[in-house]
Amino acid sequence: MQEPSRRVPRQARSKERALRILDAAAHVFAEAGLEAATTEAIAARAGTSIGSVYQFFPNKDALLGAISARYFSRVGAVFEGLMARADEVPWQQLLDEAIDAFAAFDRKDLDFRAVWRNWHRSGEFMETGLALNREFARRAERVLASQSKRRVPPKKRALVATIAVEAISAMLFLAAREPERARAIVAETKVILRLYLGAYAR
Amino acid sequence: MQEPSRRVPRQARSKERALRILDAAAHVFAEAGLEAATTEAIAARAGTSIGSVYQFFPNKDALLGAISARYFSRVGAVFEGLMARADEVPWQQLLDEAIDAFAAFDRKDLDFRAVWRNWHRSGEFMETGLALNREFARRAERVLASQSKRRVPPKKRALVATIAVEAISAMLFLAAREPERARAIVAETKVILRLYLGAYAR
DNA sequence: CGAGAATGTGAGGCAGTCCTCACGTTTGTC
DNA sequence: GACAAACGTGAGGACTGCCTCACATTCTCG
Repeated sequence: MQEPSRRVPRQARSKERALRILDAAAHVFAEAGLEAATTEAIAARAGTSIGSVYQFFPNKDALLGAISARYFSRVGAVFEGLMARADEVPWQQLLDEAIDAFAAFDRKDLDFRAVWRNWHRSGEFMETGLALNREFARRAERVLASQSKRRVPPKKRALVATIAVEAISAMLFLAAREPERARAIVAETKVILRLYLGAYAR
Repeated sequence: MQEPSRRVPRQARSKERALRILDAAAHVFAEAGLEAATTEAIAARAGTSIGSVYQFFPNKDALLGAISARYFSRVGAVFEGLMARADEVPWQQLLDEAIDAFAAFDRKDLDFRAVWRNWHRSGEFMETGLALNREFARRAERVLASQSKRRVPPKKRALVATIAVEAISAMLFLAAREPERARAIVAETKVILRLYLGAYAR
């Protein structure tokens, strides 16, 4: 899995091209899936040649790797923004805001589909995705701990946080699959999670 | 997608072989994913030759198709069994039994992983999977309607049933991914769904 | 403006997979 | 036991897709 080193773009034109390739790759991966997507199709969509693709990315996996890194860092930023106010805001509101934020993000972000369609592919890549969800769960757990009046054993708390994160994840995925009902699904996601977390956080 | 006709096995030996091939395919698909799985690997695992594989199945997709058909019919049977008592049993108990039944089923069934790892692949195949979940939702909706004392508009009822089915699905998937916590996850799945459905069914 | 560095190109080598088919083996029947 | 039908086999044809590399183009800077 170690990547042969590639040229790092110096001129602006080059950087732009690398970005166009990444965007094209996200498009094609999202539409076709990792294996069905061909590097030629990616190059064509980016309006360039395969040669250029391989100037910046050592192989096909690296493309998905770069896309997922970009997606994860964006998602992470959104999460950071929410967590900054974790101590001032009641958890119910924080939950609502988190769900809305991620829903809006996923609706707009092209990388999202590319990642979620392929994240169970290569082992290393999947690990990254799972690690992100675990990180989310850890943060959520902390909020839960600080805002719940009832004593919940740590192991249980970790489990509850994991369930919550995975449930949100699954619901947002469902919303992406059913655009007509997306709004209603997001609303119900808030309902189900308030009820669930309410049982532990109250 | 129309399949060239293949020989239908007449001798017992032949039927057995076809089954062995199907089991081997489930194994390999589950481990490697549809594209990464090679027909040669499937033949090898079945202890036979590629030629034999193509005697019974016109192509690779047909293998996954046959596996998914088998899985869906098995799952459907489990669901039928539960639904037979839908009018005599309170929904809470029915829910618990359903979750337990599917959890046990998925833990044991080899086809399960093959299907759930690949079900978003080909369009036609994915449609089958989604249709099954929709069917589940429709049944669940009926139970909800007959056992809830509160009036819930039909559209909302359909949404709630969908959310419930998808949530269970996602949680069982999570349980499959984290075997050490599987038992606890299943227990929490019951909790979260009782709370959610309780808000509409009471 | 000109030399050299950086960048862009795409035909084709190479590796790998799907599936066929001509031939060998086993089973059933009289 | 002998013949036909069913079945099993695996080398190889046909194809596809990843990635390289020798050459063309554009940019930078004195």
